[in-house]
Amino acid sequence: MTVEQSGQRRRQSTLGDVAKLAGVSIATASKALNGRDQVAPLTRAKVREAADQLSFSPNALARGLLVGRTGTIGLLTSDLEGRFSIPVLMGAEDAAGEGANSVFLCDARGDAIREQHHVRALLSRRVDGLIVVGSRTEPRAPLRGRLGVPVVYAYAPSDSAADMSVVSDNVAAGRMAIAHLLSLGRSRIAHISGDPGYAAAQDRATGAVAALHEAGLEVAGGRVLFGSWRESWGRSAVEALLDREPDVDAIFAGSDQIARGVLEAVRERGLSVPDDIAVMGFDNWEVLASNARPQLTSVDMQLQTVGRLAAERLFAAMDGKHDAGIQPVQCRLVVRESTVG
Amino acid sequence: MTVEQSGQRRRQSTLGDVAKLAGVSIATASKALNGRDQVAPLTRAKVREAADQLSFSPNALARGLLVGRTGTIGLLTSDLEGRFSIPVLMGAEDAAGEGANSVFLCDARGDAIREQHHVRALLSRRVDGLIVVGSRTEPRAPLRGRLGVPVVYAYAPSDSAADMSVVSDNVAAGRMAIAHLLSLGRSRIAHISGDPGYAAAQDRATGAVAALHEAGLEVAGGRVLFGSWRESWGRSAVEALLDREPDVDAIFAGSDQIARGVLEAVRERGLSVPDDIAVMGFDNWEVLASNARPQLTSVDMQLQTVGRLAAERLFAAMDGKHDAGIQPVQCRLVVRESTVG
DNA sequence: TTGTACGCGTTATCAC
DNA sequence: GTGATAACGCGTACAA
Repeated sequence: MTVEQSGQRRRQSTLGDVAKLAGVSIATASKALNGRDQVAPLTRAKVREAADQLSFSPNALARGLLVGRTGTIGLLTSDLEGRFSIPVLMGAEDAAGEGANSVFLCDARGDAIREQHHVRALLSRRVDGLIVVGSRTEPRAPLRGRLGVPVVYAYAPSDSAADMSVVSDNVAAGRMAIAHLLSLGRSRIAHISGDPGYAAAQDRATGAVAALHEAGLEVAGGRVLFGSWRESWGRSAVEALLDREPDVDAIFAGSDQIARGVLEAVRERGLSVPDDIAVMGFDNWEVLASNARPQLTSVDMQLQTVGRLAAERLFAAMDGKHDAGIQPVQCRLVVRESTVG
Repeated sequence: MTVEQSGQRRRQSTLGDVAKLAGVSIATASKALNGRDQVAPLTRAKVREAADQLSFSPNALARGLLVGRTGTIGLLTSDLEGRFSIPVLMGAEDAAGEGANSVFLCDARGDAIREQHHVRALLSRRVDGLIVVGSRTEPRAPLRGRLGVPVVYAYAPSDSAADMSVVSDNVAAGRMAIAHLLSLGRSRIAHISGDPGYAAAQDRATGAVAALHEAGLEVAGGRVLFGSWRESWGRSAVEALLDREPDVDAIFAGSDQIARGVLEAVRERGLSVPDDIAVMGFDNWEVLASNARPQLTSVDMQLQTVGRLAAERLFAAMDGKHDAGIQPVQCRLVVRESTVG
């Protein structure tokens, strides 16, 4: 069924239409709707009524062209599954929501060509600023070229000290995880993490090892066990670990996926979690953590906060307060059954 | 360190700047850059050079104001974790990428107020069209008010027959799953699904039961086992099922999460997957399906295709070809180890 | 208190 | 082949 668009395509009503209907000039209509105080209460009321009778919505293009601000910021992500981007987007929208700003997300899928394309598209639409979200936490090269608008890097920092970045503090998070396990009286603590080529894996390990050293302890098993981010690595790592070090009483996994593998292998060995071995993960990915048996204690990267702070810094920069440097965000411990019985 | 924005804030260069640098008029510069053929090759070259020397990017606001099209479509989602939205966004970007169109995503988080807010924001920025992505597959009420631009509903259809919708065909997917299991010689097939209040659960079950009937079979266990979408439901459902019907040789789970629970319970009972019982899931959620042991056969909802088709219909509608009705998208079977040893 | 006139940056239509 | 000029819809000095 092909239908001609009749009313649909009808031209949006303009300020001119409103003015005509209200019987005033365009200028007066503008003042009335924008809350300028040089307009009589009665006129204002008439204009307002005319406006919503026509369901008038001001043309942001025209306004942007005139005042040089569009009230729009772009969020450029590289995420393939939205696990990072959506929380960051939500945080940014929270920060923007107060005012008349909107946040629009584009996905570059980790492809430099696509990224350039989207940057151009966003800039030509005159966004007031850009938030760039990485897919990994490694520092990244800043956007190339004279952009003309401020940029904040989120999740993954820019490798230029002149840029603004907001990132989760993975080192502190590693410390926090160990501190939690120590506070439960555990002392033979292993750390099974993911691909050692990831800064996230290295950072969390650095924090964990430091916290252990400060408590006068070594990592159980003699070293951090790096591997991959998959569940299967969690399983095989635990098996090898417990063969060599059967008295381990806690395992800090570098991700919830790994932790799921760890839980399974520990259970299959006939050991109890958390009684024999406390297990914790990282990411606080609900679908993995709260469906685990037992439910998984994890570390939340507070990505919504990352997004909110990134947007706030961006707005500040748009007002001329460019404040360079990397801003760390504290992660949050989410305690569930796998560490406290 | 607070730095004054010096060069950053510098005004974007305009067509006027380019024209001046190239020593031609604004009109000529415009024609040269837009590939009009009423311009001498030499002049065109000069203008082009001037343009990228100034890294000129045409102001889409001004163009949009004039020609009444912004080359921008809005993707309004309600997703809290991006699992649906990001694939749909990617598909829509694929469709848009050919031309000069861009897709921007906003997240309403399933909140009607936020949705209205975002619709207004998008319309005031004069998007050429809207794609609305639901968080559940139930038909939803269409966007209210005279929008003035075409809308396509994706994943969840509009409940108005006059609207355009693109959705995954869950009924056919249910049939497809059963057909797969039948083709492997299984005949005592159970279906464990999620919350019966979800259309997705009902639709998949409808397809599954129909396919079984056509093969002269009944659902093992006598009825579809509805519960929740959690892993724990998969586990407990299997335990109850196998107590009553120990000869079940295949289980079709309504989601990958449920399937994970099923796999675990089956294994703990000492049965082998797929030798004793073939298991399959739904969603093809990589992190769950390919990390499972054994890797999980699943059904992919082809969300990227849904996004692409939605965008294509939207572009057609923008050209005046409004084609109402619900367009189903075939799901795809992804075979892994849990059904074929 | 209200209205007139200009300009934001672009494209399209006409003269030249 | 090239260049003035008129729109698009809005906000704001400035004049009335």
